[in-house]
Amino acid sequence: MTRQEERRAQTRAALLDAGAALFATRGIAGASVDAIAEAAGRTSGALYDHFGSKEGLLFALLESWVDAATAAVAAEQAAATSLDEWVAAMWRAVSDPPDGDGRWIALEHELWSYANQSDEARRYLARRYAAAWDAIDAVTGPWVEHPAEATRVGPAVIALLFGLEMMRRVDPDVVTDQLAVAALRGVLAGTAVPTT
Amino acid sequence: MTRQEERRAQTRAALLDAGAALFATRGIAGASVDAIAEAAGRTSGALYDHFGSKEGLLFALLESWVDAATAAVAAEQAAATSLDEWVAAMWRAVSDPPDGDGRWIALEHELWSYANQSDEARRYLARRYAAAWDAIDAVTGPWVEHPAEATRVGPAVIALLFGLEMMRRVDPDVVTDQLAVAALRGVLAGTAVPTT
DNA sequence: GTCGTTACATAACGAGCCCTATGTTGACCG
DNA sequence: CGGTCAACATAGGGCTCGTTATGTAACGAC
Repeated sequence: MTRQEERRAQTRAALLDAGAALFATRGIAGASVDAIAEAAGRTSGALYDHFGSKEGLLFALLESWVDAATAAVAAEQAAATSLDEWVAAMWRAVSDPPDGDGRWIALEHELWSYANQSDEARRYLARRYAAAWDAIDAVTGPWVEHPAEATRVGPAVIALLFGLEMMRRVDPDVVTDQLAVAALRGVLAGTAVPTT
Repeated sequence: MTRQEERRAQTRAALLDAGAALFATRGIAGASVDAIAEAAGRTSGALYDHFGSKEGLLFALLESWVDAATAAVAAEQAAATSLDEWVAAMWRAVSDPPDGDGRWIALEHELWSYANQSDEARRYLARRYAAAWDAIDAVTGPWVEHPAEATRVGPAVIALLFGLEMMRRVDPDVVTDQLAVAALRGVLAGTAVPTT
């Protein structure tokens, strides 16, 4: 990789990271192009050369996250040796993400709200979630048996994880780890049957 | 009530309704004061005379919703005669709200995102959710026994309802009524014990 | 070494935004 | 029925934003 290509790649990564941070903290509409560029140590000219528009940066951000999200789920699979352990690990990954602060949940909601106004964004999100649902289904395969297609485990588990994190943001004390784990186990029991 | 007071009340209600609709469809940042006033059949001058600022309208909106949300939960209590019926009714109330379109869920998420940037908005939301949690706890009282304080039913049920609605927005086909009811029953079973 | 090209930086424009200051019309009160 | 005030409407300022057009310095192939 030549020095020009290397610098370009660094700039792109910095812009994506700054975009994620500012979209999460100030909202997609509230984060200005100039502020994002400045946070990345560049100017708006660089952003437009890389992504063409503010929405272009947003879509690039969605693409770059596909791997990160499903990879996080797969990583927990290797570590956990029982369903209870896996449930606890999944909740830890959501409530206390390795990302540092909990900015990714805020960003996820920003994307969700934006998807309500843009069909293209909705399709991006749909692809991301479909992959995550499949990953959950695959990971829980060894422990539970999936009955009919109508009661998939993946969507239910991810729905509860997101909802619990929402409640925790509103009132951190009410969603204890104990509550989260109990609810997650309940959902699993409700949507699948344990394999002996 | 004099004719002046009556007109003022109508204007206030129209502005609140228009604000809710536009905040939900275009986002809080994306809905302009002029657009809200026009949708209400008034001008921005009326909005500033009533609420002082755009954020003032938002907070007034939050206040006016406290009763509506918890009232909806309470209304389902009277109709349902079994836990299963109640669960199905709750899901219907979320997935196919009497409001007509599903704009209120979008608005709820807009408020949530906004609360991430404003502590005052977060406190408003916290009060609203606390009331809703209590309502769920009270309504489920006849059917389940609440064990320790650490595993409250209310926050878990509302978390799942919101999460399921999010998933359904991304991909309407994946969250079937059957899946939603099964997951809700699972959460109830996981966080409480049935009486008798 | 030259020169086209790449990877940005700079400057500026036009649109849209929230808000304020002021005007206007009708309702209430004596 | 005249005066006062409430309930808006109108006009515009000041600012921010997304985007574009243009400049520039470093790079890389020959």
